[in-house]
Amino acid sequence: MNYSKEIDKKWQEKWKKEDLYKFEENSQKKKCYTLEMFSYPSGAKLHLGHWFNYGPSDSFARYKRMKGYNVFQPMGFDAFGLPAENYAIKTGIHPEDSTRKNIETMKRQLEEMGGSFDWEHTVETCMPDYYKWTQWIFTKLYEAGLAYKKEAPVNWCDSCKTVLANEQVIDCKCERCGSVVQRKKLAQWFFKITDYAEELIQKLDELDWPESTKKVQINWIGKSYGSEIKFVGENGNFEFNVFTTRPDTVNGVTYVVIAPESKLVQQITTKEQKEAVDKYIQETLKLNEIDRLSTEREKTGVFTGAYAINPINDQKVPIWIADYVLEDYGTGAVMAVPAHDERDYKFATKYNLPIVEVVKSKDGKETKLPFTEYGILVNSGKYDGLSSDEAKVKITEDLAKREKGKSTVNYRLKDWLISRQRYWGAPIPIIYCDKCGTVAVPEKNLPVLLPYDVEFRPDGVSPLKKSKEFMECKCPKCGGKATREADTLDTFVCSSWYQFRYPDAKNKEKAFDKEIVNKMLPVDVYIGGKEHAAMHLIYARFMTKALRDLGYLDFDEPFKRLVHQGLILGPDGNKMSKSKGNTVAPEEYIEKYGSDGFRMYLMFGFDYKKGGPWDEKGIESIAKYFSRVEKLIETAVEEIKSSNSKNAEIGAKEKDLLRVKNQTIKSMGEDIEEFQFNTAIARAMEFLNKMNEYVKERDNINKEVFIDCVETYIKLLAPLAPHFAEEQWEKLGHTTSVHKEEWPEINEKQMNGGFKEIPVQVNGKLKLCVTVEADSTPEEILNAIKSNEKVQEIFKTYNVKKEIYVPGKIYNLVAEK
RNA sequence: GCCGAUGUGGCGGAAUUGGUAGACGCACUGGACUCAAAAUCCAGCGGGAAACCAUGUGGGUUCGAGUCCCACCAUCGGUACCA
Repeated sequence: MNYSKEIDKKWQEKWKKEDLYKFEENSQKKKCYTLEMFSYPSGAKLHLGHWFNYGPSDSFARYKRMKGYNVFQPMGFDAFGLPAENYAIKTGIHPEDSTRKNIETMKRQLEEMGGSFDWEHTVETCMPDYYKWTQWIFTKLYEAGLAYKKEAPVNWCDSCKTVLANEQVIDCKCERCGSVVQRKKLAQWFFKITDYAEELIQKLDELDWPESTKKVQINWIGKSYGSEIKFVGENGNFEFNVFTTRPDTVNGVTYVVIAPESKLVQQITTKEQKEAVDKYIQETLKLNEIDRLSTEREKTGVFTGAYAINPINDQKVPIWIADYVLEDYGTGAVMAVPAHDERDYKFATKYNLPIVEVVKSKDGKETKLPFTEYGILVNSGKYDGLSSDEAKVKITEDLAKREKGKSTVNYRLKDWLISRQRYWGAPIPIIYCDKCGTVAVPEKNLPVLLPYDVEFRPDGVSPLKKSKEFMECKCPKCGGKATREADTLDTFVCSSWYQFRYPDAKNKEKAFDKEIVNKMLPVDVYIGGKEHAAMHLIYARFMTKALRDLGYLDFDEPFKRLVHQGLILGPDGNKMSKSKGNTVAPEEYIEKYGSDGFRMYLMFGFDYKKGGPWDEKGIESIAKYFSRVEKLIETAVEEIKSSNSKNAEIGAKEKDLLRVKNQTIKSMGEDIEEFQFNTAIARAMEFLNKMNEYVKERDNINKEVFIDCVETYIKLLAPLAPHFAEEQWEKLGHTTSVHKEEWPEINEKQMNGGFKEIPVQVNGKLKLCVTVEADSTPEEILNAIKSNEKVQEIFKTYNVKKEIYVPGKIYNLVAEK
């Protein structure tokens, strides 16, 4: 193989000089905005995962360019976040310094990859010229009532005096010091994403996204229809609502359960029960949500000593607390119907609570409790005999008349908590003034700069709070003394709108120009991992809708088409991580096989959408393949140079070759369009094998057909191996870039020439194949099959009962011996 | 736990979406070239002597199932402060 790293360098320099990948702003061509999820500069270098994400998707962008699109493919960095801060705490290196350095390295490596990115349009979320506008968006959402403050629990490590990310909590313990983590409430900022819950579900219909991702989002939002029912304390001194999807079973309620952290608990708990309740609450604070909601874990609870009245039958029912009820889902309280709910049944059995059956099976059969299906009501007074569906409506109606209930829609989706008690993020642009209250920082005072000299080591206080110079400020309204919000924004806020900034990345006056964003968005193809299915991809959709409603853009959805690349695991089949010691460094492969060799192997050796464990065994195959292509080019160059015009006829061999050529153009195009790079390369290899077979008898080839096939071949290879193809293109005598060429056209007539095989089966089992001319009619094919000697033999040896002929595809006989 | 995927030769992976299972490669075996080796080229390559048996396991639908249905098993991703 002659191809090497030096060839990469040669072409990278040339491309840069010629500005080959600059987006043409005023082009008449149709735009294609292809976007890869930007990277987080946590490590010092590009890792294998970056290569797997960005290499193949760059090939996709290159393909689109050859197909005549004005491709916009920018790249940037999601630069704020926890890992840089943790690294800083550990090493003392300031997050800004480490991040800046990492970005520089990664940028250089992305160029070495041959990524056709337009670096004129880039974003770095940690730069003031970017986060100024993140902050501005926050203030606009705040002014529109979409940002608000309320109390919410955080993971608190009392020995480190710091808030922990879920990731830092291992087995309910602090990852650093091992002490038990408690849930502690803090006042925090939220975005009202729940306002958009309905649209976030509805608009999924219009998107070209994987169905599985749509499902994840639908379930994440978790819409359910049901009723809210009001329970009043037995003395009328308190009341609360429960949410239920089964109002038909309300006559079977034998107790109610409220979330342990609910404020109501303190109010209603009796003296006798106080000690037990408090102890239970303390235990609950140690648990995370996954444990609390697990149906595997045995349910626990404590009686509060208080009672409430069931509004449907005025019965007195005990009020319990249990950790499986969450304060922020539904109303934070549930009615328990042990006869018709698994969990309630187990709970009631454990604590000896009564079980009252109120729904029987429709077919009158004896029902085994708990009976969770719909049926016919019993033991329900005037509702007896109604079906569950009828009863749901009737009971809710009756309760509504007495203002004891209403039908509602409940969403599992919670508002988006955007406050972080951390240093390395965009400061929340809010000022607290004794006189004017909470004030958003006006645009002219933005950005609120993140100060460099701050003590970010954890000691119980938000890092920014420790910077006097940051905290003290003037109220923009009254000019009086005021203080700043010390929390920073969740990095997901920064990444929820970057797709709008890219096309107008240098705008100093605005976050983005409305006309430009309307022209360039939505993103035509968005590429990234499916781990973002629920969070980032919902946040970005929410942000689009919020900005639309505020008048800053005119479309509903940010990403028209979505493709998930798979994950490359370590050679041991586990997720790559430094701690597991199973990481694979791309450098040595690039050194040996060149950027294209590595990129091609990533595309050929794995299913792009699936990923899989790293295995270097196959990488040699690409080097061998490149050698074979180089050999073919040598042959072609010799042919071009030689003056003798050989066979000019187009015979059967030429027809066969041209058929393969056109089929290859077609299937490679379709495969790249679908991100099936492995099969695209397989098709390319087949075409190469075919050409090699053709030129075996050098004296007997049609020069024109052969050269045409070779030139086509290099064009087909150009998006997949950009440096390598450019080099071969030059060898063929071209002085302009192959990346300026168009994707070859398909000649339908040439493609459908030749022969094909029709399988003949008996009882679905293959017996033989009959070769027919590909362009004959289905009837002609059937005749050819039936007149085949071996097929006639089958008719003789078997008792044929039925013939099944799928025109042009298969011929099957149902038969006995 | 819940939600979403995935499971095909020794390995990576194909399969026109219900129609020839194993494309294209890797590894391996044999041959050619060579003093020899490497490289390269040629041939073979799921199991079985064959009938046949084979797409995680067990059922089902169908003329026909890797593909559709039901029940299980295993692995992976997400689970709201990793991004």
